[in-house]
Amino acid sequence: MAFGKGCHLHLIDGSAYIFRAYHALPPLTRKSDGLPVGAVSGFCNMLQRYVDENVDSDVTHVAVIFDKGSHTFRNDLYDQYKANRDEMPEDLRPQIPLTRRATEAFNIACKEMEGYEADDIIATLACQARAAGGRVTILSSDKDLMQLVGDGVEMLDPMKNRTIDSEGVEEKFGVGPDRVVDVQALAGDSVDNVPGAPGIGIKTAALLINEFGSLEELLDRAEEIKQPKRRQTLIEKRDQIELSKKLVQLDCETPIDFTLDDLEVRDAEPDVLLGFLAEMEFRTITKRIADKLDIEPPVIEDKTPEGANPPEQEDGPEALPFEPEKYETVRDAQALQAWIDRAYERGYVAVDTETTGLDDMVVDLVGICLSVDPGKACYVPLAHVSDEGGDLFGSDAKLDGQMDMDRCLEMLKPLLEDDGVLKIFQNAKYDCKIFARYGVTVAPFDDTMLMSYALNAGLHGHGMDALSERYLSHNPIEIKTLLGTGKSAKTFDKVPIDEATKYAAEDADITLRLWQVFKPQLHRKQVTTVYETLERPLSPVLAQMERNGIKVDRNTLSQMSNAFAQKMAGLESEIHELAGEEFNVGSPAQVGEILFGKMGLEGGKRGKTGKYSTPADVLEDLATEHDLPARILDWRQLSKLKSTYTDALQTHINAETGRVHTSYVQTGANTGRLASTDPNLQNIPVRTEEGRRIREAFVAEKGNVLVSLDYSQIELRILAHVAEIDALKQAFREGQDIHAATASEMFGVPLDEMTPDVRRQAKAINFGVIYGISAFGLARNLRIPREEAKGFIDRYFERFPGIRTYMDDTVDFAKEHKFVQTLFGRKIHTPEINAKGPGAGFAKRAAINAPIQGTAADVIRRAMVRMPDAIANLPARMLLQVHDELLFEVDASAVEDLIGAAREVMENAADPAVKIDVPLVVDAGQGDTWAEAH
DNA sequence: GTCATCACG
DNA sequence: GACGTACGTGATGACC
Repeated sequence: MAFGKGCHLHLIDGSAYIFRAYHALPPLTRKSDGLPVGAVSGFCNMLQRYVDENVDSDVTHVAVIFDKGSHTFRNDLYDQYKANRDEMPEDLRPQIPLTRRATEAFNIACKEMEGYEADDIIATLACQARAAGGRVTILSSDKDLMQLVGDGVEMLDPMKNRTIDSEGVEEKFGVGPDRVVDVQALAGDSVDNVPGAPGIGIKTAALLINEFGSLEELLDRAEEIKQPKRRQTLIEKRDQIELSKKLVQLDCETPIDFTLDDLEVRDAEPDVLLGFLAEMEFRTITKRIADKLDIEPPVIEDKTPEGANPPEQEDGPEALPFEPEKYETVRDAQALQAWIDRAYERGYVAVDTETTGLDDMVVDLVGICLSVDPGKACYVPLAHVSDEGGDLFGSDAKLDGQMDMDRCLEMLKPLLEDDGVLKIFQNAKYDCKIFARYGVTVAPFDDTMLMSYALNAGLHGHGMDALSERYLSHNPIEIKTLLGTGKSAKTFDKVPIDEATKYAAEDADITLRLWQVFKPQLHRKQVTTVYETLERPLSPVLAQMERNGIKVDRNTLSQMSNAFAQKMAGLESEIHELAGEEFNVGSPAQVGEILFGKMGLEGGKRGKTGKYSTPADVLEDLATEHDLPARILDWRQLSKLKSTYTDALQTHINAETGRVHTSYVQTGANTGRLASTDPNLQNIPVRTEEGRRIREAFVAEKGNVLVSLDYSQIELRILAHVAEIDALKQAFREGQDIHAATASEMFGVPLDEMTPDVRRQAKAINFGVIYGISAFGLARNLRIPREEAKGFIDRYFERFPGIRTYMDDTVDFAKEHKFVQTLFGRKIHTPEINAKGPGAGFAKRAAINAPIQGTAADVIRRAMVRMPDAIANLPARMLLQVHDELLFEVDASAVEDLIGAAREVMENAADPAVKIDVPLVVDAGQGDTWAEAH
């Protein structure tokens, strides 16, 4: 068929595929001779997936396009073009020709041309296809190709499975596809080393192009630009900008020696394809394709040479396809026994529970999934009911074909509690809490979510969907396709059993496969200790704390709510009176309009949405002169306390326990801190007198006392240690007031003459240092001129020279390794550390802060892991953690014993792994309420 | 769903 | 040399 109207051409960016395959996979080698084939393996999987997904599509023509040669016409124009690219990795180079052969084996047209980039060939083909009246889809996410979009040409980001049309381009560049090159010419590109106009990024470039219509127009009329700096740049750098445009402009007239007709879609020749895959020794994918074609797979001999170390994996686990129809529904004891036997045989089993909701303190168990071998998994439905509403008798009746729940748990309990069988979960805390409520104490276990966190904190999220996509190249079935969304959403027990099996069993399958990916990496990346001492053992401790919950007095809260409501009503009328009109005080936009628009007060700044910004510090400044902003601040405080605390907390009181059970997210903060949700009990007010009263609603059970123990200045102590600041260390050893000591050292004021104000300034600087200080930040915090703040910082660095060294060293380390580490070996990745522009400052400060905040987080984690044993003999329970504080509930008779035991654990938590050169000091408090204990 | 705001360490 | 900045979180109401 000749290419023309009605045809649809797919152009695949082959080089991008290769790099993605290379980086996504561990370094696999061919078993018989050690040839590196990881990227080839991933590449074949991607092609296979592409073929599978497009079998029934309207695509008539397809080609994979590659780069060839390193010297192109762009290098003749500009010798620095792409000059900053890293050398190709040694183990990738030999795989390049193999990817060409792989493409041919799949019988897909494979095109490249010496001296031309793949992008130019793609541009040429796209132009030709468009001219012939056909449709074109470019499978790539490369922004350099976006100039081709429009008029029948679109892009498809294969990673995100997202189509990029003209609108998508405009979103990215702020201009339509026809002006993309103009924007690129101005903004330049640090990846390709295109110079562009210095100091102008995509945002500014789009602004200019939109104003002047085109790059040429802009350069001709550069004199009209208002900003002097910009004008000068555009006039002086005209040559460089014009050169940049030539570099980014794709060549639509590449002299190709083939025609569109040569790219017609062809079926693969089974012999050729399987022959190639067998030669590469890709067992899994060979078998899969053979199965699909219903022919006998070629035999791949195990040719491991004598004495050679067998590679960890000969083929990525992602090579095995996901086939939901193959998952088994277990409906009786005999079938379940077979799975249990298999788990004992293997010594491990991936487990997942399905429940009626998300709150593990409330929901009911609906089913259980198991997987022992990748690709194989089962679902044991236990409590599915009919989804038919209105049926007087049938609606709540358990569906047929399900095991009795007690019988099932009775069979599984020995397995789940067996020391010799490792249970593998994604987020074990959730499933273990469910099992605990049904009388099963799961142990031992591994948790893929925690493994991912130990390996990759800072790089990406650790939810199953994200991990599956990233490490298994598989998008799991979304739960909402089963449950629906919003008001019409149903619970999992209403999902038909056969549908539930496909979804639920897949989760166990994914969990097992992720475990196989992560397990060997823990050692390789040297985070086994972090995982085994700071992550895995903490999970059951948190589970117990969550189950304990804390007693919250509903009456106290509801009375406070009423009082707040009254005060707010009064303030509201007062505010409307002062403003001279009624408006929504809760709307920052309307508040801004009133204050800065109507009343014309000074200092109104507009945010990125164009509305006036009205944060508290701005209103506080205005409040010195005017009543209205002061009243608004009062109203806001009450509104916050009422909606977030006194109202919301009541809804979180568990009907069965009468207590509030937060949920800790162990992987929530990149630094190693915990996060608390539903409700967040780590941000209960304490700084203002009115807010602190909320803590009076947190009470001890009758006959008990709440005890709070918190680390004193732990982050500053850690800073003193890691940065080796002798003066600070000494002050801590002598038990001095550290902020006063800092002030004394900096300003030369003797301690006995210290004023509160000088101490306050020193305190702000101490905190600033932990946060990666900047003159701007300190100036804003202390409300002093930036010059003065800079003076403070300079003096601080002068007096404590170790700080500067620590900061510089930390940033250098981050730049080199793309991560920083805590004293206990936790890694926090800093992928943005080499970014340019404003992002650079953020990344730097985060890198400086992370080891300090993270080490403190590690210390309290170690204490928490040891705490259950240390207080096992006391009538006490650990309830909450608030970053540097642990809250306990203890029988009134054992308060002092508890304080002694818990303080001992906390103060020595770093031992014996790390010797911290400064004492860790723990303060204790007690009382009937959290307000008194803290 | 995103933004602005504000609660905590 | 300009630009925008204190670090880490979660919940809420307004608004689209």
